[in-house]
Amino acid sequence: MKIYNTLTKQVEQFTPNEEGIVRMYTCGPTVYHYAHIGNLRTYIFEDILEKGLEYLGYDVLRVMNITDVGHLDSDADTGEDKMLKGAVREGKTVYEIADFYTRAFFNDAAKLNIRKPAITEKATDHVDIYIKMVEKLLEEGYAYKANGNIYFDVTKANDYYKLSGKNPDELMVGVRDTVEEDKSKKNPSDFVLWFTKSKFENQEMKWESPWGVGYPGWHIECSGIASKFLGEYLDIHCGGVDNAFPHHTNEIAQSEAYFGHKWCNYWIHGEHLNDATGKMSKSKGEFLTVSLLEEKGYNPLSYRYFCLNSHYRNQLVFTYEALDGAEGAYKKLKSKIRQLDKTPDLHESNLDLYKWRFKEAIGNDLNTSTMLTLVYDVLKDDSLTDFSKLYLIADFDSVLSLELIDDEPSISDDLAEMIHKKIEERNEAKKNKDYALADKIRDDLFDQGIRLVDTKEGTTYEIV
RNA sequence: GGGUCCAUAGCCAAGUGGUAAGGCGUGGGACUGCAACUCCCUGAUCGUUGGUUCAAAUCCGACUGGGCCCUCCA
Repeated sequence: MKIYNTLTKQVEQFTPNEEGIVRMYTCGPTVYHYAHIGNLRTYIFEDILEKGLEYLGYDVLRVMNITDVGHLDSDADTGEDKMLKGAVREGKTVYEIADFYTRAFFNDAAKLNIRKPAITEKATDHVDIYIKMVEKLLEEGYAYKANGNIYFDVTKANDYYKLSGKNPDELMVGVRDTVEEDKSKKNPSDFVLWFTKSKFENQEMKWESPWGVGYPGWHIECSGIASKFLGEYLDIHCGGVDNAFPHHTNEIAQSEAYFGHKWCNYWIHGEHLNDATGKMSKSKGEFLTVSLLEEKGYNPLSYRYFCLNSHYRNQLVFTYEALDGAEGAYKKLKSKIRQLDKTPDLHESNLDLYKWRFKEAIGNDLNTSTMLTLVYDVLKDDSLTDFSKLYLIADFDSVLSLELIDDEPSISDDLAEMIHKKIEERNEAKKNKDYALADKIRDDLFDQGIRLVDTKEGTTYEIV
């Protein structure tokens, strides 16, 4: 498999540390509000990556964190603590907020057929490991105490800027003027490992530490949880592009300082979903959630299809027009598959060829667009029996997760009988050339989600 | 200011040196009482401009236009 590595800025051959096993860490959500569909795009990409690796025969050990420790609000960057802000907004404790939005996140993810990682861990459950790491970093001189907080000294890190490609002299530190700089830091880029001085009132989440009561810095959570559950060598670390700097840069610095060796070989970042004006955010424009799409009548999986038709490293602009297109295509595709004859009749010819091509698409830097094209190619291939087509599409769907093959929508006997009666009535009306009545019957049924299909052999129906 | 990514038909997009996959939409046709469904047909020389090469959408340079990052946003 070939995949783009942010660390080397090129597509490279993927080779895990241990043959056949992939240790993969993915940054999870900050649970202070609902996730918008842009956030979810990254999780769709990670889901495809995990399932794609499995399709290629790897055992994937995947860990994801839940960031339930407070962080600065960044959408508006008013310097408010996000968790606290959520709590104040809803009159709940920060723990209640975190719990509520964690459930909401997995709920939304499930609607998009994003499989929940085998191991998902809350940041607040692992303060012990953060403290252990910070202690060692202090002992070894990578970190220092200043103004009550523990900072990581970036000049001690080995090639601190290797992931981001940034030049320390050119960084516009504190480019957001609302962010307060702690003047006691040795270097402007030094980041916090442990806070004992909270800038926020009512900081609810606090823990004892050798340096006083406080809470962990953002970056140490991921390093801590990753090492606790995956050991000291990672194969893949994922996240949204915005995390490359500073979050992942800092993770590398602290983890490699802590372990004393290279930590993770492949850094893979998903691009953003933008709206017409640029990056989507929770405080700007329409707050697009999965629930909102559902309210507007969209199938969440149409959004998944929309994402898969694009590439994870391309920015994608969301418009309803584009989503309409995706939904139309998705429905049509499912409808075509539904018409396939399910009579068992498997022909081995070409099966392996298609599977091989599918693997090639996965191995081509996760080319989901080509994966979808293969579904269409299979449908059009006259040398395949319907049953073979269904077999291949089901096989591909283990990665795509678009529910391409679903059972016939079952309807009650009463409803079936009602429909048959209506069809009879319509036939009668047609015979009498009462087309107004015939069309009304047809339209009424359609409004109930039942589409009459007229064929030479008579009229049948479809649930739409 | 620095970094980074991107630029293929109305839209999404494949293409990784040998003369442009696929999907949606549009238009036309078949089917139909009219439709829906389905089926058939239908479009681009690849942002601009130099260069490398027998050959470039594909490699290199410049330019133009966008997005993102630069201290806690996926």
